Amino acid sequence: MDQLHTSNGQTLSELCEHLDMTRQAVTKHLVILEEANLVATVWRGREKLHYLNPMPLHEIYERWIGKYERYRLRALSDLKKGLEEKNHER
Amino acid sequence: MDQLHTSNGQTLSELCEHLDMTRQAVTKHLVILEEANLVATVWRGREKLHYLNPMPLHEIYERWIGKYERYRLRALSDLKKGLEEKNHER
DNA sequence: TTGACATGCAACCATTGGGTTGCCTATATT
DNA sequence: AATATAGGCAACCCAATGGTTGCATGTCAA
Repeated sequence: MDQLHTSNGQTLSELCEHLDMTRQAVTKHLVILEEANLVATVWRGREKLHYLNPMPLHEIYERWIGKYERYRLRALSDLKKGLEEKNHER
Repeated sequence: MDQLHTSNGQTLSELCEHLDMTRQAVTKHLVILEEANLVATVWRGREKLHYLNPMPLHEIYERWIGKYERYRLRALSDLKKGLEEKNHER
């Protein structure tokens, strides 16, 4: 993903040049990313172009970050409230 | 994490009650989460209380979401620009 | 002080993950 | 038509993951 992020629409062998694994290993990654809908592909002749699919990251965000991020903010405001109460006690 | 999210500060055995694995399995998860600084623990007598540490999720966000989220927004604005240009050609 | 409870530690096991090699097919190039 | 290039498919390998069981230790309660 990082590799595609620096230059989108790369071909399989192009990607391989910058990655320290076999072509097949890279293929495996790409297959998974395709299945996860994070990468879309287009055939151009014998070449397969790979594009980052920018949309579905939002779901990941919602599942893993948003929920806890909201919690984080709540924790902060709780802390603030706590400090304020302590303050008022004096 | 989800379990702690519903009720923070639970003890190991409390967590086990809601999770379908051995106590040791749960322990392993917790050890990893502690090492990753996602969970903080406090000993109270023979009990070990577990608290979600809300802070470091931001790093995960930056690494995995923020970067691509910005990309996502750029992709959208590129699309918009492309449409506008097509429009002007007419 | 003895027994029950909460947790830790270590060895073990099966499955998965991430990689490799070898061979095959389809498209370009000459 | 022959060869080189881009990619796919399948079998295999090893280490890491995610669980288990068994036993040891520390703390509370009677």
